[in-house]
Amino acid sequence: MAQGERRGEYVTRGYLLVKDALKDAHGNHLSADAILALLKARGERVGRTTVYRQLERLCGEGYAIRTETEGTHCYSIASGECGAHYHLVCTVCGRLEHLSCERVRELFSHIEREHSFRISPARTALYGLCAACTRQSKHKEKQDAHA
Amino acid sequence: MAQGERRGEYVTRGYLLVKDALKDAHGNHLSADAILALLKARGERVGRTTVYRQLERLCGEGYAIRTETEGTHCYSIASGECGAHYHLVCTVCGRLEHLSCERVRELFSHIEREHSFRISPARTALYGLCAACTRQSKHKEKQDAHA
DNA sequence: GTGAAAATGAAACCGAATTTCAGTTTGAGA
DNA sequence: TCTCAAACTGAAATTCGGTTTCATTTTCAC
Repeated sequence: MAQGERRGEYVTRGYLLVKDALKDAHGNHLSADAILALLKARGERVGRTTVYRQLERLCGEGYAIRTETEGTHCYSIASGECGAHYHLVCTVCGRLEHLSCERVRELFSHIEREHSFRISPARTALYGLCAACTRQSKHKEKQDAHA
Repeated sequence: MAQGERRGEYVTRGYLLVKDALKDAHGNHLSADAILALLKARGERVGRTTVYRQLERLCGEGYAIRTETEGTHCYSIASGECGAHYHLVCTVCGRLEHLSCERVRELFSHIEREHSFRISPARTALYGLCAACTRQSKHKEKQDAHA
């Protein structure tokens, strides 16, 4: 694959495999390696490279969406409703939550207008403490106070 | 260093070295390896492990702040004014910008109140297109339209 | 069919970060 | 001040997500 490449022209086994895996996940976020593992578990003969390349292609086609996560990227199908949600990642338990909130949209367009920076919601995850882990850390604080 | 470790008890050379490097950066964001390189350039004898460990320790002590960046983490001193700014990372040129905007604060506290998720501004970077790269991509669009 | 362009995948590689572990430093207590 | 266990160090090996390389296979326009 030299410089002036023109990829994504053939409909191949790898392409369909990755596309289907993503479709089957119904909007859930999967890492590239998770998809690879899933396909291998199904007995498919695919390589790591192919999965990465087809994910990249599907993102380019607008079929998939890539999200930054702690350390990795995650991919999900770009279903219509997905445009309207944001991602919360808990820094303690690592869980990824979806957030649908008009005010996030508003803030992002404010930042675009007033601060000249166009935020990409798909690539932006908000990190912090989820409800469960907040409860747990408060609980622990109390215990520590006792000790 | 077994399970029940109790780190961060000794004031050591490594500790002071990393702390000073961070202080000298005056709020600029440095990657762990940048700090390592900086110290080695100064002729200090330090290992990668120590730098990583002391950065972790300094974050725990509240002296340093860790920010997610594309692919890496960056560390900066947790000076008072730093609490009030947010991070914008351009997905094209990779540059990190600071954003001081009361409305971000408001949104984050809204999310905490109404969606039970406490966002950590220090660990959250907003990804998207900076002003310069937006201009450039528009320019390119025009060129492509011509071709 | 045929053949050039595109896709594949095993393996090697990369950079960031973590783990391991033998040796060194630290500092509380004798 | 000396002692010694706990803490720290750092070189090296390892892990992990991801990319590159390249000989081979697949695709599809002709």
